[in-house]
Amino acid sequence: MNPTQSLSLQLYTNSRILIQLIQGSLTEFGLTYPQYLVLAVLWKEDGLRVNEIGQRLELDSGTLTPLLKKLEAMNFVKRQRGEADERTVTAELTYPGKSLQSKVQESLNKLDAIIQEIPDFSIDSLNQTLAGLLENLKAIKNSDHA
Amino acid sequence: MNPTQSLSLQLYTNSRILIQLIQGSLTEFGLTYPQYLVLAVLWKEDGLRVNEIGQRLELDSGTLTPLLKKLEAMNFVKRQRGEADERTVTAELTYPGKSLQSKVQESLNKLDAIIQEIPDFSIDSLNQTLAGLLENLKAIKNSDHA
DNA sequence: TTACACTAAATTGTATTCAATTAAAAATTT
DNA sequence: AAATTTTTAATTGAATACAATTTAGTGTAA
Repeated sequence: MNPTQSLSLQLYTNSRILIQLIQGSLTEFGLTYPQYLVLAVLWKEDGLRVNEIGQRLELDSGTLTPLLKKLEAMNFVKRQRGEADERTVTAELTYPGKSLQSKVQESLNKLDAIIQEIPDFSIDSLNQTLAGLLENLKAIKNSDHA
Repeated sequence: MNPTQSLSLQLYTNSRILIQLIQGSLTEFGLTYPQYLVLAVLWKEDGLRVNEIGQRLELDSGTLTPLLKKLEAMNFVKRQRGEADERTVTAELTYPGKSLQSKVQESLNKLDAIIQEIPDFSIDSLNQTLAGLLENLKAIKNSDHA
């Protein structure tokens, strides 16, 4: 079990358990975690193309297309074919989709307060480390194709 | 976007990208990442019950039962009903399953060498941080049920 | 001992992930 | 302009995750 194997298991398990905790806050809104992530991207920057959402979350159309159709069926998002470039599809928040933000945020802030109480643990420091790691992993992934 | 929201996205994304890199080493053996994880648990301690594998990976029978059946179909594992307690099922490595370890390990060590080259990054330190975080997250998850 | 609770695995149904392929539109090259 | 390449989503198929339920076996208490 080399350090990379340990790291992958730690990331995988921490990710799943934390998402389970977050899911507890999302269920009341009928959202799954990936659905929430897409909404969070749009709350920050609305009207993005499928492509652009994918870049921000490292997800492809195989995941995003059905997910966006689901969000559209739930009336949180409207999908629209690009006028200039008909290959593209943009996702725009509906009014209910926009309204959701403050409610979801309030619920997630309660969980954050609990996580912040973990002793001897700097969540900001960990976030910085992980942001740096991600850039390196993406670089390795792309260089592998050579 | 509070620190916990950032953390979940970082864990989720880093986890997926690192697993994609590892998958590149596993495909030649016909293994998926969760299948490899179960084998890795058994390489360390053979003959565990479904339950016990689940504790080590934080996975339940809904995930493990079909996965173990797949590993059995690939002849890497043999599942056996407990004699004393017929509710239990134990997973034992077959000879091909055991033989796989050194080959998979060799391939994963190559990836580890690349990851180790990332500058200004202590993978061991990160692993320790994540191990500690996981224990805290599990405690929060279990206390939530109160 | 018989009813009741508990435990372990399996099953069911929904929702991702992701590699690989397809289809259509746009950009580029010849 | 016609052919080729590239780009963008969508589709397809296999394999998880996981909550919720079911089934069967075990333990316990009246």
